[in-house]
Amino acid sequence: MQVKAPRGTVDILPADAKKWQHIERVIKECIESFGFQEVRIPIFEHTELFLHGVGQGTDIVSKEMYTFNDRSQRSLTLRPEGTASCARAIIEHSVYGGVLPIKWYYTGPMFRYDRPQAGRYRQFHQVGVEAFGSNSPYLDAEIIILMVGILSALGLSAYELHLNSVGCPHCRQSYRQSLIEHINPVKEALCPDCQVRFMQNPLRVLDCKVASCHEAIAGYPLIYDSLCNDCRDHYAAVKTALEDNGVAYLHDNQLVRGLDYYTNTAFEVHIPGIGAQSAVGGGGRYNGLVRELGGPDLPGIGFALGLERLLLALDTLGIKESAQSGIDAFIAVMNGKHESPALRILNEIRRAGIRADKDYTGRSGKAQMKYADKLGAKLVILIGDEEMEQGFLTLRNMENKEQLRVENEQLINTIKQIMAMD
RNA sequence: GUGGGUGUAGCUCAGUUGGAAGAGCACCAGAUUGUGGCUCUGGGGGCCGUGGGUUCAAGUCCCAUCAUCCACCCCA
Repeated sequence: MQVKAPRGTVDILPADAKKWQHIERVIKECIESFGFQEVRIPIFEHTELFLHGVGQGTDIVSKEMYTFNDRSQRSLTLRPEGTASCARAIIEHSVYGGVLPIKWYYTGPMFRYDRPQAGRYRQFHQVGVEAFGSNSPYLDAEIIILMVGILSALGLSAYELHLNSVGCPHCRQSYRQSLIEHINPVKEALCPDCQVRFMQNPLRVLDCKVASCHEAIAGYPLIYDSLCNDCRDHYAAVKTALEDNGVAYLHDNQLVRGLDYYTNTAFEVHIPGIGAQSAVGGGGRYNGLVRELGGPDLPGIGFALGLERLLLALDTLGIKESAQSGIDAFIAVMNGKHESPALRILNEIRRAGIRADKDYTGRSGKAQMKYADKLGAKLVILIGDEEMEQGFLTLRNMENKEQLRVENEQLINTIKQIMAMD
């Protein structure tokens, strides 16, 4: 019996879960303030969905999916991302027949079989935002503004926004051709990985970090120069809108999305200094996706943020949220024979909305005070012989050490009064 | 899938040319017989990742294996 979570998975213990709750709350507030609504999609889908919705040529599909057969021999896959499921749900429920654009967001675990390293896990968490049904460049800008707005709200203003356009299928086809013509004469000089990439998708060669590949393809054509007029206008409008809204970006010719239905705007946000996996979020326009999955010709754009990476960035950069924690009141039982009334009082004040706890290990009165302090209790309710005999309770304020005698019926009101003064 | 680093107490880590397993923090208790934070004192806690090998003797050297971290790759 191995007492260890599977490779690439982690337990989020209470101390960390607090941080998760914090960023999830901030992110959710930002997204909803932009008019997006939450959608909840399955953790697993038919494998087929990802074959078509992510693309067979991608690493995700070819070597990173958790695929299994269920007892009825259906091939299912733990979702490696969320966009395909959203598109599927929109088609399945004919959501495209209603008000457009459809503005959805989702959050939850994703699964990819990959070698774990800093900022990379096999089960990781994303918040994704998708907008379907509009091809307006201003929607592209809104999406990007939302993404960087979330980062700012979290205190992560030191980001780099990379931006590019990969064009539409038409201009990308001509770009692809000119790239092939440029690289083909020098393909022998490419690294083995790139030789393979070149055959599968020449655009991916541009991503290669091997220096010799860079040299070999020096002077390669830029996709920007191959954009058709519509795509060029679209990209220009996105950039202008970002500038008008004070969002700084870096035009990055090497930022490409290889899949056929990715179109026009592509973007990625990096936070330097958090390790090799510095991309905390990324996204783009995917006007071909819904149709590819058998739906109508519905354009779409979206992004996803990696929550582990956001937390890594917050930790690395030393950004802390104000730690409000602990409980309101602790019940100290000075004599074990009063346990039962103590439990009754504990649950009375809990029902009144007061966060409270007591000892269950038989600690001495003094040790219970220490324990109350560790739990961050603001008040301690003392229950001893004197209290029980005379029918009152002693309330100790842990901040100023003041103690007062309160009648049983006045306990809840008194606690609430003291708490309201903070 | 490829490369490198690291596995010793709950946590962070020392451990000399191979010679009786340690510190800090955390936990529990006492100093204070019904009262927290600071201080002092004491205590519980270890298959030294696992399996083999070398040796009179292995936490230490060698091999294997597993785990983990970092990087390549890919992406969030």
